[in-house]
Amino acid sequence: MPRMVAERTDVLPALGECFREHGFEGASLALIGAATGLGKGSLYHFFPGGKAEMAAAVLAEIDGWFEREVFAPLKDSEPPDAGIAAMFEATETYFRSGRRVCLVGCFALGDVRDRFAEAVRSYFQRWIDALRLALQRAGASPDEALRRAVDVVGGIQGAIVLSRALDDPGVFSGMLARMRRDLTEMKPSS
Amino acid sequence: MPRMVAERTDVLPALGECFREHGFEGASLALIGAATGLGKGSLYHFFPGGKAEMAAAVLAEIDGWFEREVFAPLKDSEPPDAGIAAMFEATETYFRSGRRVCLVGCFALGDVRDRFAEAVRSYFQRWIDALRLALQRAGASPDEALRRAVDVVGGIQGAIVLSRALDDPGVFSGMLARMRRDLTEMKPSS
DNA sequence: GCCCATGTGTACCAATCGGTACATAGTTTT
DNA sequence: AAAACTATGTACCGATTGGTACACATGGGC
Repeated sequence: MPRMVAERTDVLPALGECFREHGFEGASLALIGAATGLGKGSLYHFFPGGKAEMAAAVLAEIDGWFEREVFAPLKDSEPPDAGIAAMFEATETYFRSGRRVCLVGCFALGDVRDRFAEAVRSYFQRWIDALRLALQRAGASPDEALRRAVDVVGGIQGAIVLSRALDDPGVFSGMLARMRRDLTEMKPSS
Repeated sequence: MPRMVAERTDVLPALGECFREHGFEGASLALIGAATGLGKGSLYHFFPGGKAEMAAAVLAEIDGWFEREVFAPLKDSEPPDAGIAAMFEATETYFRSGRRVCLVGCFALGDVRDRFAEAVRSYFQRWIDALRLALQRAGASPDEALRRAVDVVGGIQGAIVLSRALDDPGVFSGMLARMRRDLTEMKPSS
């Protein structure tokens, strides 16, 4: 039996997938152990705070990924349309055309929302802000940029719900493509 | 101690609220008992199939409510805009400006989706179909009506997620108002 | 009065829950 | 090589889980 030495960051992806599939309450330590390949000993060694700390660590990792791959490009890319395009592509890939659930969105719907309220709020607020800034840089007025940013960030969450409900990834991709088109057609029309 | 005789349909609202707040796995029999005021004896008398049957009954009640209050008006109201207006008003009220979660949408995100797949699929499919027909009757082309119906039904789900995440009912109401305006402005523009 | 349907509360069940304690094994450090 | 630290497996804990069994209480029909 080879000894498999792990690090905290190594297990975060499997941990996240487990929470995504089963939710916070549904992800029992047995399921988490099976998903990560780690026993309770290791789990509580890495996360002394138990499930709550595991979930917080996963949220932080997701947050960092989006900050790096989505929010920052939205704020910095020149021209701004490049950042917007990158956002839609990253989103399509990350959520696997709606087959993969948004853990932050799931937490927002459940009663765990209160426990991770700040992380959940910050994630969506910063996404909206980043997109809003990109749209303003692309020529939209401040309040039009805000409205469109809210609609798109919300629309992505709805696309996940709907495509999973209908069991049709095409619904997700279709909705995203339409939102993307609406955003890029913004300049000529407005 | 007065004897309180209940009926199966009487407990469905409280049952639904309990599932909404805690999810399927999170709603323990203890919580369900507290929410309904019923002991296990009564609960298993009304729902011999246990939690699964309770959830199925709640889904059926929700389905019936939407069929009656939303889908049917969408299909029958004359002019069609009246049905669409009724849909937005019923939705705003039912979801309490995003403070109340959509149980069907929640189930779609979790691993319970497979267990109630047909109920979940049918609910959203019929909502989309009803709205699509109303839009066609209002003059939209078949494929434009379908696209808009998908975007609106999905958008409502996203509005719930986002407004709960940001803890701001105004986000829900704002998104719905914008979708409604887009739909009613459809005729003059298109 | 009695009987039987329908509800209801309670005791109980095995299984699982999240979490703790601790001995041990492997790896670094000294 | 000894010591110290990190990682891991296992045994165990009380509490809670969904579910069952059953006694009993209430009601209407006769």
